[in-house]
Amino acid sequence: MPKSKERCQEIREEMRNTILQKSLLYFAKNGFAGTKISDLARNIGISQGTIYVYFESKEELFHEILKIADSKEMLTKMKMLAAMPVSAKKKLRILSETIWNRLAKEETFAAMIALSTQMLLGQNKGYSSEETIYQSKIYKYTSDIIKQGQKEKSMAAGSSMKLADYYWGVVYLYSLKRLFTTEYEMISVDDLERTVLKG
Amino acid sequence: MPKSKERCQEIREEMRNTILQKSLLYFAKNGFAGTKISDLARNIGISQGTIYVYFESKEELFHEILKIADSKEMLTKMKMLAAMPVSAKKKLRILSETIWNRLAKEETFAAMIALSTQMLLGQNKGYSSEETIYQSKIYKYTSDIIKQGQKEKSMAAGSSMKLADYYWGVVYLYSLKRLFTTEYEMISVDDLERTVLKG
Amino acid sequence: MPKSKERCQEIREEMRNTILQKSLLYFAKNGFAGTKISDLARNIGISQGTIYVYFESKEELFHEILKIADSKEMLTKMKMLAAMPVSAKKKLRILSETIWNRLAKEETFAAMIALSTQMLLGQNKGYSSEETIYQSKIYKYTSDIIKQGQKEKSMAAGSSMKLADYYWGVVYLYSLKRLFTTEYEMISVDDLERTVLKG
Amino acid sequence: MPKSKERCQEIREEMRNTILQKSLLYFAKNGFAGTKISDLARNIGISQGTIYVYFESKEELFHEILKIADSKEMLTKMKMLAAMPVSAKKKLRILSETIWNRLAKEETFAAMIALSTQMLLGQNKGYSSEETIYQSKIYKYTSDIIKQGQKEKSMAAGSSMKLADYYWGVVYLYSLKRLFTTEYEMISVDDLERTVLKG
DNA sequence: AATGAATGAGTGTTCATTCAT
DNA sequence: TATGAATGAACACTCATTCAT
Repeated sequence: MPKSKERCQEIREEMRNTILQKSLLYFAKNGFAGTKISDLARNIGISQGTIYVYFESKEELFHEILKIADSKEMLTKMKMLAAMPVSAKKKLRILSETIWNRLAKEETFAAMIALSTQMLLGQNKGYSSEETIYQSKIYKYTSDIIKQGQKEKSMAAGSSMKLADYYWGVVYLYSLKRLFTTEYEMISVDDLERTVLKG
Repeated sequence: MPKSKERCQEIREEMRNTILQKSLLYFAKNGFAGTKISDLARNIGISQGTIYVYFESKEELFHEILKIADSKEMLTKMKMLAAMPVSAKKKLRILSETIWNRLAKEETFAAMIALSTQMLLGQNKGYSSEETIYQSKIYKYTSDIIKQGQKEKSMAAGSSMKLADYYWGVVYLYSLKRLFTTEYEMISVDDLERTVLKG
Repeated sequence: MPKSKERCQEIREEMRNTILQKSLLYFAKNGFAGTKISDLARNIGISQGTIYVYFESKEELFHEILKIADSKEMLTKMKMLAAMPVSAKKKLRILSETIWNRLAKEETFAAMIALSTQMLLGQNKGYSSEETIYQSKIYKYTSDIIKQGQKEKSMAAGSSMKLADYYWGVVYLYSLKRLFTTEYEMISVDDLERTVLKG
Repeated sequence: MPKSKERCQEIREEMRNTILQKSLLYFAKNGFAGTKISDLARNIGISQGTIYVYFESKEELFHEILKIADSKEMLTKMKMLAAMPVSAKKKLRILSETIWNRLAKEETFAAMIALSTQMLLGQNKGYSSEETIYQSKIYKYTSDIIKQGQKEKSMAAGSSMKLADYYWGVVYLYSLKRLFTTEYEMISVDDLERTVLKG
């Protein structure tokens, strides 16, 4: 007798997510070219074949991971944050604390930041993504907050887009630290905010 | 032909340097795993075989590149700078301007920063380098300057090593920008200094 | 439930036959190497696992199919036909009409001819069959009929075995047409007989 | 110093042809699915990698082989033959003798016939060839000769296209014999002609 | 008995490296 | 010395087979 259809679906969904989560970390740490399917499978604790049950190719797997990394969730939060009726300084504090908390708790978050920033930069080439849209929209909302801050005289002068880019660059930096170094004196929220705040 | 021998040596040296320079950029942009000897050779404009005339293996070539990237020259300058009888703020300005100028002018410098920071982080794995010593010494001298600055009340409080790391992280960030994006609104010296300066 | 056991057996037998019939066609069309168990299962409308409930391996399944293809039934008919007290021309007509009728009606017959001829030839290698005995015995009886025909001056001169081989070759040819082309102007009994009949 | 450009080109051309010739035979004997690149390479006497120096993939190699098999050369000859101012019977004799001679001498010719007929039939699926054009044009010219023969009362009645198809079917049959059986009583030109000639 | 997810040996393909020229 | 064709070990991917349900 066949397994129940629902249970099957469930199992598939679970395995697919396991592969995605673990691969996200693995790709973030090793890059696309540096990731061997054999190593990845061993790392996940499954056989190579299983990966191909769920994904067409290494490239498709990577692509699906990027979709997760470039999460709409973050974008939605940013949109709401930018629209809140509070001071830019307050917004920046909320954003920075959120990031700081997630970076501290979730390695996965660090991996997402690392991967999507690398894609935005153009590292990890050869994989026609053209889809790092959310990330750059996030920059846009950050730039909006900075503009508000500049009007309120709380933030550093200069191109708000450049400053937003700078801010997220620092986030990227600490994501790398989180991923690659075992013991690390964690950046403080103050350090992060100093990138854009006026002295 | 008494002259030919020297001339020969000279030509060898030239070719070796060409390969090193071009490879530095290529590896910095594509990573170790992402760099194929065939692509690299085409990029340099020579045949694959020629690379093996000058270097034993892809790994040795990479190793030689790291030696350049982790240059003693920078270290010496830093040592001198740290020992100069001027204020920490002044030292920071000199350092930042030097970096800023080189980043603007030399793509090679950006590649050097990118590669050695990646090695320090632990990206580009699998290559028993254990030799990114100079780089971390540079961090040490930077940290010394920051300590001085903290005494002089010009620099942000907190672990001076963490701040040094932060400062160079931002330099790394802009090296990546320099390498990967064609048109980029360059970081200003002020932005760079803000990482460690008190408001 | 005294009846269920027999019924069970019956159902098993039915499924086994379904698999055999469908696989016969599939293997005949795609060859052994060209047949994937996954495709075959989808084609039959069952799961891959089910095939392994009834057959030990792809190879065993193929073997069982060959047993069907190399049917004793045809052999028995040929034996009787060869021994009948009529003219060779008449025998040839009976044989040709039988073949013609079955080819027109049963795709399965075409598949059987195709597979056993391929095995006889040596296509579909790698399968230690050594059992295409019936088929070659059929050739023998055909050759006997041709010999009789040569005595009766109704059939073409030359090696009777070669002519028998030729005759069945043409049958093979039209089996292929039957299997692979959708609309086909069917060979006539006359065409088929012309291979061995005197002008 | 580099190899001379011309010599290089020459070597490449030679190797490419060797691979094509040997692969033609190998694919004809084993089919597309039944051919492993590893076996093929061993059979040719080169490494697997070398095949990929000359061809993008197994599929492309197969495609190139089909181009050879579906040779324009044969087509041209057929066109000329069909247009000759002689009797259809004479034309058929010339054609049959040419085929008979080539089949006897060149295994390669047998392989070409075998492969292109299989492609025309639809065996060796999955390889979107859509290019067995020449072959079917050859059938057309043969059918023209048969039509002429029917007018001259030398050839069997019925659809000339069907008879042409039949004629080439027999050629295919003997190509298979040539490829797969070591000792074979070769078909005679008479046997071949009997497919279409009136008694 | 039937299923289909999981497996790993086997196959196709790539790429660092060698070597005859 | 420089070349690029040839190599084979390593990698991506497939598919016959197994097994828990």
